[in-house]
Amino acid sequence: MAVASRHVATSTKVTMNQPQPVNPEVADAISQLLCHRVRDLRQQNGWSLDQLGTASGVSRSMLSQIERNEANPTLAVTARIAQAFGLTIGELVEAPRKSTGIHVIRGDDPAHLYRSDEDCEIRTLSPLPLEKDVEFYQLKLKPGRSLKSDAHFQKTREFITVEQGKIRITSSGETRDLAKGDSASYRADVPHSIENRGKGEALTFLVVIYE
Amino acid sequence: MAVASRHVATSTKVTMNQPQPVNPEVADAISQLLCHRVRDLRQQNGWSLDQLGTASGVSRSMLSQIERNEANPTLAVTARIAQAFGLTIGELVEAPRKSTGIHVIRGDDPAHLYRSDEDCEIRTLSPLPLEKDVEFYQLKLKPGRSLKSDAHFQKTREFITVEQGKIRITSSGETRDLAKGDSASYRADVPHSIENRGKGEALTFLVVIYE
DNA sequence: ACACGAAATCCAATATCATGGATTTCGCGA
DNA sequence: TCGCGAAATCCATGATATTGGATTTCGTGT
Repeated sequence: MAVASRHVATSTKVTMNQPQPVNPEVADAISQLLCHRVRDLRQQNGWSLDQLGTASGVSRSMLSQIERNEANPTLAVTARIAQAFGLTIGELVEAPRKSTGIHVIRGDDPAHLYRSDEDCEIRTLSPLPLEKDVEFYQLKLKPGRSLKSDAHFQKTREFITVEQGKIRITSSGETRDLAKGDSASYRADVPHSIENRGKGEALTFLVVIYE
Repeated sequence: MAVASRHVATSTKVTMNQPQPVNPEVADAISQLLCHRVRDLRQQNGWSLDQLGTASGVSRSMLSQIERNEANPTLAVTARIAQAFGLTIGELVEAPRKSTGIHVIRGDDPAHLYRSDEDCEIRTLSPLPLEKDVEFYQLKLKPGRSLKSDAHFQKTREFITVEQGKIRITSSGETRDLAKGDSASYRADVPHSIENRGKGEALTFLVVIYE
């Protein structure tokens, strides 16, 4: 289960025959972000360069150079700095996503009715456009119908909970039956499906997690 | 809204007065992982060192050294390699989390009844222990009651959907009312609350996302 | 077995990272 | 304003990253 844009985008990334030239500005942007990030984190914690240096095993001079964007650290140095802040390298070097206020989606908003056909009705419960790392859906399956999905990007997971009816989850050739109140988590980076095994409509809430 | 273990753990990371010495084995582990990762990805894509080198702007020699764990690349070089594979640095250098099979949580499993008191009932819908980046809950609020939460780790977000009743969301001093079928997303790295504004019990499903 | 082209590794040179000690700057109290 | 200690930056040096061309290895076809 995923929205088309995510699926298409990831297929493009993985299956191309030829590698595509990288955008040289990205590495520059990362350096620019890192210098501010290290300085901000250090100041938020109230640490001097000396303290951070002692903890991370990176010289004060190097830390100073990084904060002034005067040096490009190796991965090992970056890892030690990240660790001293209790972060992973990804958490240290990647741009934080901004979130502003409360974003409301009304139950009758037609823009969030992603799909409505003889099999099922899917409503998106998280904000559009769906280009984030976590997606939230309401899925209603008609009796005897199912929703089948191909494998998605590596490490994609799903959480599902059943609010009404009975369903069967299949993932990695494994199958489980769920009733009202039951939940499940499973891999979605392999073919998987959700099937209505009850007599009436099944109502579920589905969380798709891309890593 | 968060489970105590996550809250405590993140507070420890951010608010300590003194930085703690890093574990030197982490940087070694990253190098060890990176060399296999670059080789695997390159071979999966069917690219030669020359092709990857042309795309990434990193020399064949350097790529070869990285794959043999004979060099420790700078962040800029790492960024260019990651980008050529269509990944972020984090995605390239961090160990993928393994997910095995379908993990089922039954609706009547007492281990997942996180809280049940005069205010509300909370059930965890994602697997225990709750040390992952995304958590899923069912939250039932009694009439006139609310659930108040302190700010959590930076960049924490929440998605919520209302299956029954009326609620009011407050985050960043902002307030929104939701009815059945409505959803919302908002920051949880600031004080926030969920309040039942209807006459009967409110039933919601809540996704907590830690970045 | 040999020939050939592609792919990977070696090699030497240059550039840059990373360091520890020296020097300068900063912030605060008297 | 001055003095002082802490914090940040400068400096020279050694180590390592990074490169492009040369050489070796590999895989395949005849």
